[in-house]
Amino acid sequence: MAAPAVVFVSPAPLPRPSTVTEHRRATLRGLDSCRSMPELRQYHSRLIRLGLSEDNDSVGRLIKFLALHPSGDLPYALHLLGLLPRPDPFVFNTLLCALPSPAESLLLYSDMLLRSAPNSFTFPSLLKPISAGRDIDAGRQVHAHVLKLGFHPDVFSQNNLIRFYFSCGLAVDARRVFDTMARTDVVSWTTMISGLSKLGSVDEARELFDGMPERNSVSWNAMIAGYVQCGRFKNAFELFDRMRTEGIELDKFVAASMLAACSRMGALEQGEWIHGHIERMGIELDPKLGTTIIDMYCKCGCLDEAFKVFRGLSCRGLSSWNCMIGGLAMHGHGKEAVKLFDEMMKEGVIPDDITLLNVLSACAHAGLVSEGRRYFNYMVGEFRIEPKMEHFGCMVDLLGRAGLLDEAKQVIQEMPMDADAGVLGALLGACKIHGNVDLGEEIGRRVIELDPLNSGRYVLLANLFASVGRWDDAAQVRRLMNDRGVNKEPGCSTIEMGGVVSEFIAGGKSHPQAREIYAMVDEMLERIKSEGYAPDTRGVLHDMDEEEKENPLYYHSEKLAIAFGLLNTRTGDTIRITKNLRVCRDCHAASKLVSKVFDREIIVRDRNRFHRFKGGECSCRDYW
DNA sequence: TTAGGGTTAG
Repeated sequence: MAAPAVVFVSPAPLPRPSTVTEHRRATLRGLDSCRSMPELRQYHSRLIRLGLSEDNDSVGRLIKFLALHPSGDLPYALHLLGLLPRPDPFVFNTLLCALPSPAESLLLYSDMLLRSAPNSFTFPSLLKPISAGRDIDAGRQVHAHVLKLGFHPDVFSQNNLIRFYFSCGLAVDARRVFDTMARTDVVSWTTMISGLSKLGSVDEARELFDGMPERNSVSWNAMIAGYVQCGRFKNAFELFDRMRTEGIELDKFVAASMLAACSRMGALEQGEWIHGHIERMGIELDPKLGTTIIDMYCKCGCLDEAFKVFRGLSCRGLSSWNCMIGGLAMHGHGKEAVKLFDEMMKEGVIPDDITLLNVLSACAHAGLVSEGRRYFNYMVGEFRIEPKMEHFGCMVDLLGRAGLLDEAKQVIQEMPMDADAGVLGALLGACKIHGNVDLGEEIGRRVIELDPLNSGRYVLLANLFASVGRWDDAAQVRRLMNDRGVNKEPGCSTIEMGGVVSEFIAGGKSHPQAREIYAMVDEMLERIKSEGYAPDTRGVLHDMDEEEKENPLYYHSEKLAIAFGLLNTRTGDTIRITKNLRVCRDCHAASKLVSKVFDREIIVRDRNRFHRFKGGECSCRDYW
């Protein structure tokens, strides 16, 4: 128990009884707006002098501050509770939701049953830490008490039970609570929608959404965010349009959800529109919303705009810095990312593990090997951040990409935990880049066993064999993949034009302009041949199945998207493409030449990073 | 007192 944090300011005489009530009122008002511990101590001493140490209203307010304020003192709050002869439910409820663990909350609740009595605020408070701690047993006990003590008609308690069951992944139990409620409100429905979406049952969520008796912007956003979280952007956009048709005002939460959709899709025009709308409506940019906008611009390839928003934010969160550093990393601007990190440190912002991950990633993408090593060492030595799996993965990528395969391997051997498929995958990728088939084979087989459902792992190993003409081994890996029922993820590129996102699958012909697009690809290839283009088939398997034989290199999805872009934009316009896989060598070489021959800037976001093709060069300087 | 938004290596 912490020492009583009481400061006796001055031994003032006790006021006359007639004025105690006034003093009490003034003190209660003051406590409600109390902002710091020193201020609280002043009020506490005044309460003692007024003889109010056992007054629930007064001490309850002290406890509320001590329990909930960031600079509070929870042990002391509990101490004060112990001193109250007849604590009321309010005091208990305040502490119930502030305790850090379900076990402690439950213990306090049993104390409450002896010294006070639950009211309708008790169960929501109690379920908060239990949901956060995902303690199924504790939650079920509370559920039993809700029923036993007759609180089942209370909507707040029931809504919190729904939330509790979802937080533990128990959708059936959540649904049972919802279905048996005597009365539901918009929060009950929205909690169901949000909970179902988070567990992946977004269609069931939609059924509920369509059947809701009333909706508010929170409900709309829960459904829209549900679609965004599971990658169903088209549904998200459709619902967003419907929401606007129905005259529901776009608030900052819906804006943030839609911006996240734009980020994931690379839909710059839509993202710009929402950003403009936020400004037009005068919606305040809090650090979260600001970060979402920065992320949208970074992921849509507009670093300058991202920086403008970043610099303009009156209040930056750590995430804003992380996001901007990560954005620079993704675009291969390693030195700028490191510079921004230094600026952040100068401003006294304490980095976290994500900051360091982004800094290391920036070094990896830009080939800044010694800087990367230095920051990795700083991480432990200076910042006291324990490196996680991801940081080791990043180091392996940094070293491996630079050709330091032995050192990368050493990092894996010396890691305090067993390397996962991601870390080994980084080394496998490096083996592919540097043509180290022996090490690649050893690592590749381990990666496949660790991550047997990921088609990319098989393809990488098979391509590694194919690149040195080991066709039988390549075919064997490919067969293994097929035997296990793993399908290769088809290459897919999207391009946004006039707010409409068009999608191209490698070799696909379903687009209405397909004929023109294919003709344009042929023209493109013909024209770049004169600049020295020769198809690079090193990345192509020769044991492809029938479907893929029809989809050769020439019609990879990004080539189709570029052709579509050339056909449908004006001379000089930048063509922006988002791809689901990594750009292959051949498309990379072709894109560089197309940017030169057609005098176009082409920005491609692939699975890992951005490539900005201009004048025959790529921003990655072929280091990717 | 309950429901909605942000950053994360390859």
